[in-house]
Parts: sequence; structure tokens; C-alpha cells
Amino acid sequence: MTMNHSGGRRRPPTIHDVAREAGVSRGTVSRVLNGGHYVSPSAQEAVNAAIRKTGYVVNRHARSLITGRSDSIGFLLTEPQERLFEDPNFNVLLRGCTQALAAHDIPLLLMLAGTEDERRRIARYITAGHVDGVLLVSSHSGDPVAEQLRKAGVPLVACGKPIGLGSKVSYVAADDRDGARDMVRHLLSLGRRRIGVVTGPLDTPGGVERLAGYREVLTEAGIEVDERLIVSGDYSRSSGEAGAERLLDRAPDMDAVFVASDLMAQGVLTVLQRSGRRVPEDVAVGGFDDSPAATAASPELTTIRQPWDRISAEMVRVLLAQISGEDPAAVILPTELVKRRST
Amino acid sequence: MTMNHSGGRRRPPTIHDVAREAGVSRGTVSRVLNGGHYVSPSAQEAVNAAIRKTGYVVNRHARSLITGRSDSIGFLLTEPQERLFEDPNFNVLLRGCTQALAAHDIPLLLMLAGTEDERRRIARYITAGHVDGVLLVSSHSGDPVAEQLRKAGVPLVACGKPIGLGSKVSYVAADDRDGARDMVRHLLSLGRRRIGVVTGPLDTPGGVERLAGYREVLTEAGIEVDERLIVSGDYSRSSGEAGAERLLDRAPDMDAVFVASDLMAQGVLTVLQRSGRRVPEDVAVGGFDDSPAATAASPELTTIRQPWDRISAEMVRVLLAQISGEDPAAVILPTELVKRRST
DNA sequence: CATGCTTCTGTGAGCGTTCACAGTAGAGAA
DNA sequence: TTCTCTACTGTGAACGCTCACAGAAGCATG
Repeated sequence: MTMNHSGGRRRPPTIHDVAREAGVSRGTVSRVLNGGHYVSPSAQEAVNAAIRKTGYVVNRHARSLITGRSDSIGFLLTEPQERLFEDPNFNVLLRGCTQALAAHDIPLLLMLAGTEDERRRIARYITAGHVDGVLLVSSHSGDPVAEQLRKAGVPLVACGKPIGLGSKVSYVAADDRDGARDMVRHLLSLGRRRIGVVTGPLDTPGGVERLAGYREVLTEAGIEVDERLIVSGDYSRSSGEAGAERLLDRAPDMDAVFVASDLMAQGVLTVLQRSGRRVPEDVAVGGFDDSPAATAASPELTTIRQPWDRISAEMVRVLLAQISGEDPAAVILPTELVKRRST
Repeated sequence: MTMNHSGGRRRPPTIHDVAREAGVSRGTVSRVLNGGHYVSPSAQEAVNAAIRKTGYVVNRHARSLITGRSDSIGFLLTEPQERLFEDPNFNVLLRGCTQALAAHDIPLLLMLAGTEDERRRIARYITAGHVDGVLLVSSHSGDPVAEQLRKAGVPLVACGKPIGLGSKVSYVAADDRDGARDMVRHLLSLGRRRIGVVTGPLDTPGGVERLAGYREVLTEAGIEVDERLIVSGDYSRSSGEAGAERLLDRAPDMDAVFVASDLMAQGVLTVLQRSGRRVPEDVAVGGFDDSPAATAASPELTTIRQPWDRISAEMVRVLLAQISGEDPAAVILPTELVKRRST
């Protein structure tokens, strides 16, 4: 309660002030601050009281100087910056990571590496040890920064399976293939047989896996995969429109589409409706992500929910584990089919 | 180029190593690092060569320990967390601030204060001096954190005019009133006379100002303001739908609507079209923000562009100025009318 | 009583910087 | 010559913390 009431800045209390106030030594205060092992209950109590009374907060710089840790971690986005605007998942992820870290009292440093210059600057910053670890968002292939960080031995957890090199880099991902399987099975269960697909970028594991799930289910169901029903996009709305046009052109008898992102699915809906088709009566549409775009679309999209809250929590968990010496790990989390009006 | 090639972590070079390599003293290296005043050209050069050779990067913790600065700043969001998802402006702002700070080699710490607990934790963190200043996003009224930070003397710049107390807190905002004036003038110029308005939340300066602009222009044009044509929303899409329904109910002869956000305008479009009205033939619709929602809407929205890139750059500029001792300042930036299909 | 063990506490050193200060060298003026 | 001034350089002392170590106290064991 006895905080700094004056408007000006006063010299903040140090561990020394707390020690004097509590009648113990610096060492004892430090031990209380770091877990309280080997401290008598009475000293423990006296120190805590002194901390409250003085309003003491640890000086992280002094601590970091000696421990060599920075007690902060970086959130690195190496995607081209448009993703920030287009992809609502990014926000959910960022928020989830920030909160998960906050629970450990670890600040998150936001790092955007859009240009080559920024990439260099940030790589230098990270390898200099200014953060203890990095949460990486970079779905596209062959990320040079990721490789550089891995080589430098910086603890690293990627969101989604990173390609390029590195079976040794941790990642957390949704089970894309299984999600795609669920959606295609759902479409089959509605009696649809001419099911098109607009894939994600095929240089990303996500894009590849979702397509693989589509193929698997059709094959299992004894339906031959018609390559004319497969077009690829880049997750953007406009590429969804383009994809839908190609599909309608090549297979006008299509009765369902599995679209690898909600944003693309919005574009698909627009094109289908413009062509006079009713959704879901004539063509059922399934999306992926369960982003706000899914409920903003009309009709509202049936989609595959990615467990973003769990993904961010796991990323933080795995990263912290790795920082404290554990081996890299891969975590795959289950998805969920969300049925709405579009199927 | 001689960076840390091994996978393991080696002791990074210190200012001492650089000094030895360059054949000068620590002091001289430090002076080169901090602007290079009072350093001979030859020493300057030797130090720079040594820095390159050793791959030296300053240890920020050691520096901060003595300077008392942290050389990092916080980006604080005290809005309820949904804003993160709904509002694309947030992303643009966050990106702009991060990049503007990166140019000064200052990392941005992301702080989300959704709950009361988080608010307390973060206020404590900030007042402890772990950041040199705060960029604040908090459009709603009476923010206790802002007030607390102001009292503690933490340099602070808000995005949008903060209400509650504090003419002494810096802020950067778009000229909401003027933007609204532009839009309503535009609608008048199209010959519309029964112009409705869906306002933003009226406990925010933005909401109030946009409504004020609307009133001003109508009055100037000699048109009496019809209170039935005024309904209020909260910037969300659904509140736009509700607003449009109320407007149609109260004034079926309305021939234009000024909507205080693009997201709400999307909702308005949906309702108008559902009611059988053509946009823009029967009813013209003007939005506000020029967010992605504006171009995603059909027809694409005429809207008021807020200069988010300049807003973020100004916020950073004003904050850094304030940190280096200047007085708080208010900056108002002009908006721009973007004409599209909806008017 | 000496010995060992466990639990707890204080102390000095040092982390890598910056800052204030003292000092040197060279140029120009008295 | 001697003094002053400017331009530059080196040095010790912090900054606030943690860590390793030394020791003290209490208790059980030989």
C-alpha cells in the first residue's frame, strides 16, 4: 500500500532496504524471492511484510545481469505483414501466448520481421540473448531466421509444423489431417459425392495435411479422387473466389466443397451464390479455422475449429520446458467439427 | 561475421573484449556505442572493427542497471479482450507502433489487461519501472489504470482522446468530427436529405465527436436534425444490424445512413438489403475506419480512412519525446474520405 | 565430549555496463 | 617559457542483484 504517492520519481526500494526493514540479510531476502527454500518461517514472514511495507519490486535488470537469463520471451512473426490483418487466428494466438506467459510473470516482446532488414536486426537481437526463447509464427517454407535461431541454440517453439530443416525444433499444431477427415466425412454423411476442395498453400504442412485428409476419406469411402475437383489457394479470400470459379468451370456438377480456410470459404460462397447456386441446398460448403469469418459469412459456415487457446498454452509450456533444459517436443492437438448452416 | 557457430552457448563478448581487441579502454568503447562524441576518428574506426570482429552486442541489462532506463516500452490494452478479434484497427496500430519503435531499437512489450487481476499485475509491473513509457489503447471511459499511471508519473500516450481525468495526458487521435463532417457533406452532395446515423458508443470521445460532426453539417445545411434518425451502437456488427432495424422502423423514408464504423456498416447493409432496399440507389451507406470490412462488404463501402500508420508513428514520437523530458502533447490527425460503391 | 548432519543465515565477490573524474597531449596565446 | 584551452582517453566506483561459501545453531549419534 505504501507506494510512490508523489508525482515525481523517487529512488525505488532495493533488496537492501527490504533486508534492513525485515532485520535480515540480502541473501535471505533473495532466497525468499526465489522460492523460499532454506528460509525459516519467521524470516519468511518478516521479509514478506517488509516487501509489502516498502512496495519493493525486484529489479529485473540487476537479476538478469547475474543470472544470464532475461526472463522475457519473444513472439516472432516472419510472415509478410498482411497476415496480421487478414488472419484472425493470429490475434487469438498472440493473446493466448501473452496470457499464458503473464501467468509466469514473463513479458512478451513482439517482433515483426517483414523485411529482410528487420529479419537481420531481430535475429541479431535474439541471438544476443535478449530473450530466453522464441515463439515462432511462420507457416511458409524455408524460413532462414528459424534455421539461424536453431543453429544458435535458441529455445524455439513453432506454431504449426515447420518445414525446411529441423526435426529438432519443437512445434505445436492442430491435427490438420484429422480435421480435414472429419469435414469430408461430414459432407459424405450428407449424401454428397462430388466434393471439391480448395486447398491451402501446398508448400505448408497445413495445406498438405488438409488435402491428404480429404484424399484419405474419399479413398476409404471407395470414391475415386477426381483431380479436377482439386484447386489450390493461399488462404486469402480472393484466392477462394478464384478457386471456386475454377472448380465451377471444371466440375459444374459439384455438390460440396471443402475449403481449407474460412476466409477462402467466404470467397467461395460469394462465387457460388453469384453463379445462382444455393448453399447448402445445391452445394454444401465446409470451412476450416472457425474464425470470426465463419459466423460473419452468410450462411454461417460449418467449419473445423482449431483449439487456439490450447495451442498457445502448449507453445508456452513447451518453450518454458525447453528453456529449463528439456528436449524439443512436438504436440498435436485435436480439432473439432462445428456444424452451422452452410452444410 | 564471426558469430557463435557452435550449437552450444558460449560466453558472449563483452565491452572489455572489444576494448582489448581495439587497443582502447572500456570508456572509449562505451562512448562509441553511445553516439561517438569526443572520440578520435582512429579510435572510432578501431572500435567499430573490433565490434564487427567479435560480434559484440551490448548487454542491455547491464546498461539498464546503471542508466535506470529499461529501453523498452509497453503497449497496453485495457479494453475487454474481444476488441482484439473484432477490431482490425488494433492490428494496424500494434504493427505500426512495433515498427516505429524498432527503428529506435526499442522492443515493445505487449500487455493485455482484461481482468482486474491482470490490471493490478500490469500496473505494478509498469510502476516498478520495467518499461520507460506506455502506449495506451483504451477508448472506454474512466480507465483506472491510466489514472494510476499518470499519477505515478509514467510517460504515457493514449490512442484517442482519453476521458475521465487528465488533460495532462498525451494522446494522438484522428479528427473524428471532421471525418464525420466530410462523410455527411458527401451524402448531402449526392442529394440525400433524410440521413440517418448509427453512432459509436456515446461514452467515448470518438462516438461523441462523430455524432457532433453529423449534427454540425446538417445544421449548417439548414436541415433540422431529426432525433428519430439517430440511433447508437457499440461498433460491433450486430449492433449495426440492430441500429438499422430501429432506423427503418422509425424512418422508412431514410435515403442515406452514416454509420460510425465499417463493422456496423456491414450489419446495416445486411439489414437494408434484407428489407428489399438497394444500396446505394435507395439508401446510400457511409462507414468509418476504412477497415478490411469496408472492402469485404458488398457493395464496397464508402468510408472515412483513419491514418493509422501516422497515428502509431505519432504516438511513438510523442512518447519518446515525453520520456526525454518534453511536456505532454495532443496530436490530431486528418482523415480522408474514400469513395466506393455504397454511395 | 567429540563428531556429523541438517537447516538456516550472513558476507564478499562479481555480472557488464555507464558515469564522473582525473589526466594527457597538442595547439595557440600571453 | 608558461599558461590555458580543447580534444581526447583511461580508471575506479557504482548500479541491484544472485551465487558460492563459510559459518552458526540445533540435534542426534558414536
